[in-house]
Amino acid sequence: MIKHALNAHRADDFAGWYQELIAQADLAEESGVRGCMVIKPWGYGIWERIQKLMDAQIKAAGVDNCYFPLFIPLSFFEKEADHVDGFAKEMAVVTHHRLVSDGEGRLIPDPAAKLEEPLVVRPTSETVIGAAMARWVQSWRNLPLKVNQWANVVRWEMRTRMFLRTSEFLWQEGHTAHTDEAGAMAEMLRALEMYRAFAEGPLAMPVIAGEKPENERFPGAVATYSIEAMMQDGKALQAGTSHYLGTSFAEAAGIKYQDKDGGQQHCHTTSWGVSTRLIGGVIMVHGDDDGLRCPPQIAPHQIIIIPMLREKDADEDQAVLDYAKALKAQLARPLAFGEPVRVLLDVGAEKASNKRWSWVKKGAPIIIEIGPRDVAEGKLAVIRRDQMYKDDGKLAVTFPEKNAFAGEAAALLENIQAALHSEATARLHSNIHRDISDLEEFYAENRKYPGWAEMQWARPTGAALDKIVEQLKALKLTMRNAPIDAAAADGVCFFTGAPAVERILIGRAY
RNA sequence: CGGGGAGUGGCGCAGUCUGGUAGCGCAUCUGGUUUGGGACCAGAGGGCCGCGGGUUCGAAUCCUGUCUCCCCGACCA
Repeated sequence: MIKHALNAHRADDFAGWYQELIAQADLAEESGVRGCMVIKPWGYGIWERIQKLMDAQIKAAGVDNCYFPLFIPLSFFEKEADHVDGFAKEMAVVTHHRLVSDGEGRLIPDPAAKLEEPLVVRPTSETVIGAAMARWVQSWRNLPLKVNQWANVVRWEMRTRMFLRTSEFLWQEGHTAHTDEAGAMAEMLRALEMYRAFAEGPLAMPVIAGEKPENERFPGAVATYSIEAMMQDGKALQAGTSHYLGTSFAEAAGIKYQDKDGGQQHCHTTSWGVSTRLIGGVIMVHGDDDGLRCPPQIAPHQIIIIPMLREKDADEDQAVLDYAKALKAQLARPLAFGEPVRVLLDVGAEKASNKRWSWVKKGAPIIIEIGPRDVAEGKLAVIRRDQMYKDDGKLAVTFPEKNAFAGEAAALLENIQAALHSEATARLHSNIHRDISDLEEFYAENRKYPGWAEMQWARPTGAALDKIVEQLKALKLTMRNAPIDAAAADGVCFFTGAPAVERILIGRAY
């Protein structure tokens, strides 16, 4: 019987496990403000890694970073009808610009300082960026125009969960304008592929890229594509989206250009984003009953060195420290994933055993402990976080030679990254079912983690689609996306019996 | 936003029904004994009992309002 670091276990209480992991791994905590969280150093460090790696890819694609205001005039939202419908219900509105005392020791918004036009806290920036694009774009020579911003956004969610759905979250939103549909679609697909590769690479999180059905589209979009990841409870998590917005936002904001023939045309625009929700995905894909297993590429520290200082013999402790420092210098030299290895020498005053378990819970990929005996033998004790236990349930500690280990550490990190990815990939594929003849029966079974169903369908619209959505809802199911690289349809629609045109993934979702 | 549950030292909880000196485990600090895999013994420190109002001689406990969190639902790029 293994004594795990977390009290809640995935198999018994997935939601409780998720929350305990976030607390124990020091990723985030409650803030006292509904739906808003404090992201702590280890959690924010993961986000910074995500930002750094993705920002480089965004720039490489010729997209420039900008910053647009947090406050958006209310009237901007009234211009695009579908967009209004999509976001009106969840917007934070600023109506005053001054506080005054009410005479009883409390502060209230000053009735005399009411804003002429309320400002909304951005839930997304299509409208304000569209207004800027309208100023910036004159001719076809200005196109394509591609900008991105890293920002926070606010959506007044009814039910929140840390990282997965918070009222305020951090994200990246790319916005582009093009002369024609082909250019915009190409950009939308480029962003989708960037997200797919990013999830599979740095996050070691396998995903399925595909198009969202009509009812799941972004408000105002012509087409919405997503990457969907499978959590360890079999639920889907939409981990990134990319939208082709047609010309409706350009029409609403007046983004026009003069074409080669001298005529005025509306631009075709796109938007695409990923958020701190990715961290929730990483937790639910890679976490285990001892905490997070952080993929090395996004781990703020990849290797932790814990010196076993016994505070009895100063010379002995100094020797251990010197040895540990030398090891740190040695480990930081090689490149893993094309970057210097990130090594932390944990010299804090905490007990060594506490340090070890704290790094286990945080999911540091490699944890090294060094004691006097290691110094004498030129060795070290290594715990590989993704494979912590031996078959007998004991910690799988290895004792390699120091110099040999230093030479192999970078490769070991890459190996851990690959192992996490392949473990998750095997789980994803073995839980997508293509032979389901009766959805109700399949999902009504008392199977805890039924996974997803991939069904052929005719892609109906309107009332026919609504009926399917209702039918699925009764089983707590949603359509996730129509995978881009699914096999071609060769049968009839599971729902309507009409000739199928594509395949669609169905599952429970966050 | 509807239904249910909860908020008490850093963490996990008991105490609330039946009002009467705020407790336990872990963690922390000190001393001692240990020392290669989540040490042991002894002692100590730490609490506007979420917040406001009320009832009472007296409130963690009863009443009331409110905030926050969790679960189910509705909603949801």
